[in-house]
Amino acid sequence: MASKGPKGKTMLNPTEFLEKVEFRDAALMSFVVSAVIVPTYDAVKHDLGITRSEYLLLMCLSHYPVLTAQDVSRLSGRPRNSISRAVHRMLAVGHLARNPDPSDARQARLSITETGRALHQEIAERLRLQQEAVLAPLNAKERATLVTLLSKIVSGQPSVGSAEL
Amino acid sequence: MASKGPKGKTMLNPTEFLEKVEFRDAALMSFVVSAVIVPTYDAVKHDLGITRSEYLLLMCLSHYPVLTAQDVSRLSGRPRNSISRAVHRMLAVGHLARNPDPSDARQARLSITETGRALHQEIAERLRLQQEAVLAPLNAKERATLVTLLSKIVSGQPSVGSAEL
DNA sequence: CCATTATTGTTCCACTTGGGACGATATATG
DNA sequence: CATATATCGTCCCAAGTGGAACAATAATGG
Repeated sequence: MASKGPKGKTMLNPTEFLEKVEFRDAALMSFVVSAVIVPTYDAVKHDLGITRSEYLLLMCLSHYPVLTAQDVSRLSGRPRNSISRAVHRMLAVGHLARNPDPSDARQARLSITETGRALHQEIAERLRLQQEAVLAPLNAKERATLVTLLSKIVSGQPSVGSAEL
Repeated sequence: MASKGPKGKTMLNPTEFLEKVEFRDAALMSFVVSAVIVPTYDAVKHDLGITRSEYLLLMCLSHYPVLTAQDVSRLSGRPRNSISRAVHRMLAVGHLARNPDPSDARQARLSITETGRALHQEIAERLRLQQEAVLAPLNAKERATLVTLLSKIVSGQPSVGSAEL
């Protein structure tokens, strides 16, 4: 229920608004995702000077030894020019290496450096910790059930999109 | 597992990438949210010429009879200047009405018009339909469990944020 | 009652974003 | 083999975004 503040003015609460939304289930999920990602990226940007696109690049390269910019674009769902910009910035600060592909002069082989990997691990740990804080209201069994359901949804999608991490 | 394409090149699949992410649970949820929201907003923008900020404004006003721009800002989590812009555009096309607040000359009382409400319902229905399509892999019981778990997470948050709808 | 502080809505502006076009290279097709 | 088509990375530019400052008004407090 909307509670009343001083002067009888209705106090607005974003969380109770969620319950009213026509697509409530997606809205609830969006709230949870935002609670994990938004404050963490704000802090990462402030503390480490790394943007979301740049981190996505580092994250992709941390899980695959060599990728092209196009690969990163497809994995992350970001347009190629955003990836291109991120590559240049991360090259400039030494977080990744770029080598021409001998078998195809159009593309370049990107790989992460040690400093880049360390940075990724720092950021991933922050995201993981914030995730644990947000999901704390669930016990282990509930958490497992949630993941099972989410995996079922994801693997049941006909056309493959990408997450907005 | 990553399958191989022609030339033995590894085919990258965004969904299997999700499983590798350090904050997998949030990543899975983000994927599901994106699958609902992104294609729908793209279609809404294309078909109806309404942006996300503008729709958020209409949605807030559809659930509360009268709000100030500041209220909408707090409910939606968007900055005030974005709301201000959206208000002007929606006023221009007649989707909302603005009246000065007699008890406080700083703020204006916003309310939605009939055409605005109709537009909201059209958009909300699209989002709801897309939500149903994405969540189709779950049966009724699983769906109910998911909502229960999500609600538990949301109501268990200490500080209130807002969703990125 | 006057001075200080807070709030609302707006404007300005620096920055980010992504679509589209481009040159270079690779592949497909006649 | 020659031509057409596709792909990769980059650049340009229009559009969108949010922080900060601002004028007007309200609340607070000496």
